Amino acid sequence: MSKKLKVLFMGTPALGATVLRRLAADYDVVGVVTQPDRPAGRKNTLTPPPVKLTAQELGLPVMQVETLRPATAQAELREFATEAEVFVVAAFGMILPVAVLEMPPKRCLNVHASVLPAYRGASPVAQAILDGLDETGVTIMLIEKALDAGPILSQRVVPISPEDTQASLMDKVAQTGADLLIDTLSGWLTGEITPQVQDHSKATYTGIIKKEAGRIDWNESAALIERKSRAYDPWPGIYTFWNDQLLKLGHCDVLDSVDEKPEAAHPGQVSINNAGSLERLVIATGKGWLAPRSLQLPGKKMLPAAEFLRGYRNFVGVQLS
RNA sequence: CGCGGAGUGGAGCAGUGGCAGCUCGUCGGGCUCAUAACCCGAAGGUCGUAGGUUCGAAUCCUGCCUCCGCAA
Repeated sequence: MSKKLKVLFMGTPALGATVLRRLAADYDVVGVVTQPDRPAGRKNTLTPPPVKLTAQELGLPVMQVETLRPATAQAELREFATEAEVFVVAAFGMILPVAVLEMPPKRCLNVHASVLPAYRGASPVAQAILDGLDETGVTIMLIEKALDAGPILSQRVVPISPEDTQASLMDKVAQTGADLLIDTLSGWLTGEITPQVQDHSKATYTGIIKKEAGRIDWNESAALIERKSRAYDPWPGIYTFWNDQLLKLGHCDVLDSVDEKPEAAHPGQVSINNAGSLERLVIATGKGWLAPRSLQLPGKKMLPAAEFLRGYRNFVGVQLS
């Protein structure tokens, strides 16, 4: 390969960083656009997004923007991306104005973490886990004005294991997406790949996850709460309240057969299950029993259920809300 | 200076000025067809760290280290 294609990359979180790393190995990344450093962490220290860190590690020029809407920002981008023939976008976190979409001769490609047209939007990976799917995937497509609605260049399926969390699945999707991007890019540039228009009638959408989504409703089924525990890991996590105190739950198991009669407990009531000779902390739900593997109170560490019980022996029998 | 919690035997917690405790685990013994159950006994802690106050500090004050919740 005598002449490498010049690419501009746009992205922000870990998924973007993975794709960028892979992209930079095979192509000439002339620049990286990402969001500004944000106050984060315990002391609100200014923290660079993962993509920026990766770009710096690779020695690539970085441009950080809050928004691309103003003409000044677009002018700056045009300057920054002057040599780029194609833009690759992966989890950038903002919608690109049409003026930006028209900049690169070979258009803007997007790496999206679902098999489009299903799960357009901000949280496809979490939603796939929430819905209990056994597989999801990744799509490379052209960006058009409408959200995640551009013509598809290629897709690849990613299996979901029963233990997958948002974090672990995101990682798999990122790896697959990065590989697929590389496999797709050359075909797109040579014209071997013809974009396929999406069947918009089958589109479904996912929204931005809010903190409140992690609040446990004990009237829901244990199966759904368990899926939430994985879909919302690492953020926002699932939580409930014990005496007005925030109580986080770690990964959970669903117990179908429990000694104790379900009618003996209200949803949200804590109990101990001795079935199977192993003592197990269980919580009643609207349907079935939820057995958290670990729990955490504010200021404390996440503790395995057994250790949690040692310290808080009055926990059994309480009503969570 | 964004707000706040916590560091106590191997684990988790209680103890807020006067003998360092609880549950679990560990070790030894007993009971038992048997056991992660039960009974008896034992070991194991300079109370994160450096100073200060006090007749006396795990406990009050100050600095530092580490861990964590909220917010973002």
